[in-house]
Amino acid sequence: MTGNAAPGVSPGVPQRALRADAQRNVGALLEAARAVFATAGVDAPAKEIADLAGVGVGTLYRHFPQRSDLVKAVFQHGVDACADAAPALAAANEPGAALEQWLRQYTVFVGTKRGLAAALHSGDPAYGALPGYFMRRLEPALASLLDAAIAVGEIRAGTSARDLLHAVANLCMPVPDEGPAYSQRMVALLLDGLRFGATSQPPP
Amino acid sequence: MTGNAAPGVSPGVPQRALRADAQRNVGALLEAARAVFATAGVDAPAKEIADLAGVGVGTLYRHFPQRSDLVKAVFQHGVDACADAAPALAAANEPGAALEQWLRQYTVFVGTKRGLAAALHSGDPAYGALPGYFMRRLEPALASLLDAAIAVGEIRAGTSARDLLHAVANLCMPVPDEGPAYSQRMVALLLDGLRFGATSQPPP
DNA sequence: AACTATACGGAAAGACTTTCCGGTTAGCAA
DNA sequence: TTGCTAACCGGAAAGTCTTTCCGTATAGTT
Repeated sequence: MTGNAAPGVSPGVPQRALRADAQRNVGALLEAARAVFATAGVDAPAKEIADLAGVGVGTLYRHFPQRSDLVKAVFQHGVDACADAAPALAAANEPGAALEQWLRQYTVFVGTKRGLAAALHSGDPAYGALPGYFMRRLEPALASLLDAAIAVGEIRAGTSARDLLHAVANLCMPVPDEGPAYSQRMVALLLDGLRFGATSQPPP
Repeated sequence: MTGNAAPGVSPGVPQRALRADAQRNVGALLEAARAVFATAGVDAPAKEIADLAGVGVGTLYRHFPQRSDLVKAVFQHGVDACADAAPALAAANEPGAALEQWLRQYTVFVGTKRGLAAALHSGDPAYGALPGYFMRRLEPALASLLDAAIAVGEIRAGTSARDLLHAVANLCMPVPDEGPAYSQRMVALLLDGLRFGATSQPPP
């Protein structure tokens, strides 16, 4: 074997830094894919994404050899953004408000992924690792906000971060003929249910 | 409009009886699709299904104008079979055994639908009505078995049929590199948890 | 037995993904 | 700055799958 000594990078990452134009194109492709997936779903034609990014399909397929690679990259990007937002929100807000804002952002994220959640559970091995990544990154992020809000008494204890992530994701999924506003309303409802002093009467 | 007075049939059902050969072909197609979906997933090529059924693709597309129509038909067939099996099982077995056998059959059904659950939640309006159909048929069927088993004291109360349907479906979904046996084991575990005095004796 | 509405099969058209390759360019060295 | 070359780019072409179309065959009727 050739002695290609690379620093400790994750598998799949090229050993050599990308050329500047290639870096630009990868960024443009990710951004374009995010936009197209959000409006046209994850099954949108590759050409549409390439056009929006201002590159040819050849370029798209060089950086993301399979459609699923692009989908994965966009998904991980979104998960990372959500996870990384938690500390900043916690630093800038009261615990309750931080939690609320984070959930709002998370709801938007999930909402832009119609059809992606389906792909995740499709059994396609290409997506096998994503649910794990999702939980690994998001659960600690939400848990920190949740614990803080519980600690100051704004939110009642007894609901795990994991359950809440799932609940919100499911809440945002099914209903046809409903826009993102619906999801936000339902999630707000759920959050109210977590508060102390919620105004609605609990079921018997 | 032409006065095409048909008896009260559901929309989409042809008013006139199919010719005998056409009826045979529809049956063969449904059976072939069931088999192919179970082994190759719902994204298997239409030609594969047509070949197995011994017909041309033209025939397939005449009876099921879109791929999704075939998927829907197979799914509803399976749901119906599950739902209709409940009374017979209840009549021929002790309540606890009937519940156990029904859950086993349901587990197999869910297991043959890898990728279909994904399609259901894909946001594709073609499948919009299916989750509702699923619950409408299966919840009463399971509820009757569950209630009977609770009534004779074999199963503890406190778990709804709806929750159990969801739980089993989720249990059977994710894990890669695991066969149907895994699902059966997990579901058996879940069922043991519902029993009074669970003994953890492995099933035959 | 003849007739006709209905159904059949498979070729062809369309759409999308993925591969390939000749031309172009960023980054480096002198 | 100039020249060199590895890396990159774009789009045409190939491969795959869905869906349409139409000439031929047949079930059911008179």
